[in-house]
Amino acid sequence: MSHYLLEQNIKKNIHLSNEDLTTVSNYFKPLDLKRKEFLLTQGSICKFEGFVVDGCFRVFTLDKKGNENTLYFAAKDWWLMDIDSFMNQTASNLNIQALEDSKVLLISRKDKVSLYESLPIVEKLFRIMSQKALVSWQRRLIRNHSFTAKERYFHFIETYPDISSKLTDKQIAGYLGISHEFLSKIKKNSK
Amino acid sequence: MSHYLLEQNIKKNIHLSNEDLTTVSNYFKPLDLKRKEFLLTQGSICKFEGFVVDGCFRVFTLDKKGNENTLYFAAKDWWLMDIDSFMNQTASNLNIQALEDSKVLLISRKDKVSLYESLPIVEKLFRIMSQKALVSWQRRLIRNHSFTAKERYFHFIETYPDISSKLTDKQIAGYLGISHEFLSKIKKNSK
DNA sequence: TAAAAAAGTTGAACAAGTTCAATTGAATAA
DNA sequence: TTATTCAATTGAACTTGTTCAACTTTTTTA
Repeated sequence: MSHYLLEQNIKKNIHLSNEDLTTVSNYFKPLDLKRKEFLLTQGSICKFEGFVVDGCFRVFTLDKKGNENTLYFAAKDWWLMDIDSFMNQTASNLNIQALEDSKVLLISRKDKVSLYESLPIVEKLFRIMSQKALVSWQRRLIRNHSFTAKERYFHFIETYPDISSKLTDKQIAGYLGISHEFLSKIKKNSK
Repeated sequence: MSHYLLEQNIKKNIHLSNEDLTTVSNYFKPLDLKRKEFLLTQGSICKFEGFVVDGCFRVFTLDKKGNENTLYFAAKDWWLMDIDSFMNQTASNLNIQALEDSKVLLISRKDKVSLYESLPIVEKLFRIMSQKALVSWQRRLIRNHSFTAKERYFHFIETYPDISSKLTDKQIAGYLGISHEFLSKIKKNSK
């Protein structure tokens, strides 16, 4: 059952009784996406928070120059949303696209609000999750400033071998913030 | 009284009764720092979370090449800590230095844990604060990838005129992730 | 207030990364 | 299965940003 993975993920962050765990888990509804389908597109408002049960997603924005700037990838056991649009209920700048046939569990914004109210320990859960995410974003910024593109590339493929093996070089380049031509040159002169 | 600003800041995030607000606020202890003094240095463990009541701080890391990489600045009404070291109780990679004579309110890690336990709504407070911070970090990454150094510079000084006017160009360059010589050239050819 | 230290400027040479265009290779859809 | 589309590679010319060194200006400290 797809909720099992979600429950295990939650347990990594916080201790919950089985009853509470089931309550939380039941708020999440499964959704299947085909390869290349979008869970969210730029301009719309993000009304869900998601957890990836299977497959892989790319969260990216298209800037003025037409570059696809990838904020992050989310594979199995990762969370997924546009937190900016979700919190502020403003038009999203992000696209969330399935890179392969995928399955997610979604909780709607409304349901999340009721969940916070009915089960206050969920506040703690998302407080901890958000703080962990914050740590990753800060680390990534430091890497972006202090590593060269080549160092960032190898850090990425070594840290996330499972995810990076599913990605094209173009997608990886979009995550690293470099052109795919330059990534190709990095790979060439590293052999 | 210096706790007033903290209480106002908390109220921006969440509604609390005056009683609860006072309870939270009382956990925070004032500390004065002279210009150039450090609140945290690389290698030590961050045991506090801080709120700036007056003055200004720079949160930076010294990388292998000897570059001072600035994660963020925190002026009056901003929060301050190494969340990575604080959460994981591992050696910090960050230095937190006062840029001018400053006053902070600090809550110790121990006190924060008891506060979470005695007043569960504090979970919600920090959940919201963390999520807002997350939004800022994501936006900053997108800017770093899609803006040139020149665009990032003007975005910074226009968005944070109060903070940037207190900073040297060297410090701003460290925040933007560029050399201070290049920042000088950007300013020259923008006149 | 003088001396010292730090910040800012400038130029020249260099390195990192982009852009464009052409070509090849791989995956996908009809 | 073939045509088509998309990904990857390469080179050349270019732009962005770095490094180093010398110098000026401002700020700090004794």
